[in-house]
Amino acid sequence: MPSRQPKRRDAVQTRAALLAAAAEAFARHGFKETRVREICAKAKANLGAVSHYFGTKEALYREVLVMAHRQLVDGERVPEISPGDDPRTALRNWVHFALRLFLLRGAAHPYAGRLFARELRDPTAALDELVAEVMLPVRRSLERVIAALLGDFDEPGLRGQCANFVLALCVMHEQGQEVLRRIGYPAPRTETGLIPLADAITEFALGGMGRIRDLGDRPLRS
Amino acid sequence: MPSRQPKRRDAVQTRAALLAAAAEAFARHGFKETRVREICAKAKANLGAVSHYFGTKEALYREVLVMAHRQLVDGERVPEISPGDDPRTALRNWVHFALRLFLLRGAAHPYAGRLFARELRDPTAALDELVAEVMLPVRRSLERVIAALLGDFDEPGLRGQCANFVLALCVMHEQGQEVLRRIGYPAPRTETGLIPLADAITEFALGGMGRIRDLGDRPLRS
DNA sequence: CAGTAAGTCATACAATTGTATGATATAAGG
DNA sequence: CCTTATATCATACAATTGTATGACTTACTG
Repeated sequence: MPSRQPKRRDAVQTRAALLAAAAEAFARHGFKETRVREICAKAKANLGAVSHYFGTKEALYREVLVMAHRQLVDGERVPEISPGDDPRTALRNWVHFALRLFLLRGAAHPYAGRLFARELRDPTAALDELVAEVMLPVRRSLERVIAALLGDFDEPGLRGQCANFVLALCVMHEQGQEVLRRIGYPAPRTETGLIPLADAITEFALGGMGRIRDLGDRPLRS
Repeated sequence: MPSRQPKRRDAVQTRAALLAAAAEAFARHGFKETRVREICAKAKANLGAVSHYFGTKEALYREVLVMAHRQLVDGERVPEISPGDDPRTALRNWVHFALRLFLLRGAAHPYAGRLFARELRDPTAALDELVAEVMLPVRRSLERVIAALLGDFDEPGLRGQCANFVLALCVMHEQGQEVLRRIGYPAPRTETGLIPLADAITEFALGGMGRIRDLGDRPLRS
């Protein structure tokens, strides 16, 4: 027999429901604009539940980010490039990974990408930790791909700038969704709809880095 | 003699002070996070002033956007390409214009770019009008440059997608400022600091569009 | 100089929202 | 069965914030 019968509704269950409801709400509206009352209602919990289980709204938010991070790291493998791989394919994989993270609700991490994107555009106190724990590692994997693409012209400053550019191309389709939709470029919401966009971004970025490489030692910053 | 002596402090002066203070505050914190009390304090006006002069906070916000729009259109010329111009130079001009708008405080329009960028990342009810009045015209001028660059391969869908990409490269340096600063890429804040970034973006974009053009009829979307 | 229109001010008010608390119900242990 | 721990609940409270108002002051007008 189980060592302990659950009560009418167990604490762990309520906690989990609160975390899930909070993740969705925070991803949708951001930290400030999310109401504790909304979270509790969605979780079918009492208003005092957040106080009881997490202390404050901010502590709950931090737990949500931790949960999202965990779901992401053991739910999906950040694409890595191995010696001998075609760097162009590796770039395509990375772009596809980033777009899927930002635009789709992965089964293992339904709101991780949206949460991180929101933190990126509207930072809270949790940003610093998030940068170190999540964003930098993912970025490093992109930088390794770029280093391979730049070849002999690889150099930390240039590599980082190219990484910024590639990231910009990916993240804009999350950040600018509302505007893009209004001018006729709705963000894809399905796995197959993602592919042409990922391909286009990849080719654009390949061309961009190719040109920067071709410009070679002719210094970019005059 | 003037038809009317100003009172202790004239109404138009108070109105203007409110508008200026509101523009700065809205650009810094966004609509929701800006407090009417903060605006009035900065403008050295009474708390009731917003009610009195504009009715509601939202009406004040709309007036701020209108003012920013006006300041922008008759304070700065959106770069246009003329037949015979080098499209690469035209692209560089456009990128430089966009970066200056987003990152610098123009004398004629101190907060226009920041306000529009904020509306872009965090839309309010005013977004639709703003898209039609400001964003679309500026975007059209970029599209004309891109059309020239794509040459025979120009086609509305492709042109629009390339415009999105170029815009992404420019706008990310406003949207992602906090994160970029933390990872060692602080946004330039001076006219001269802007130039290398504008050049890099331009070359990257030229390479990207060049490759897309070279891929030619080989369809991008498989 | 009296009267009037208007700008400014202190203040109030209702709504929203995060947080806290005391009571009640439920289940486990002896 | 009785005690104890705890999950849940209704409710309260203080702080914040947008909006509104009535009184006071100032300056123009006849």
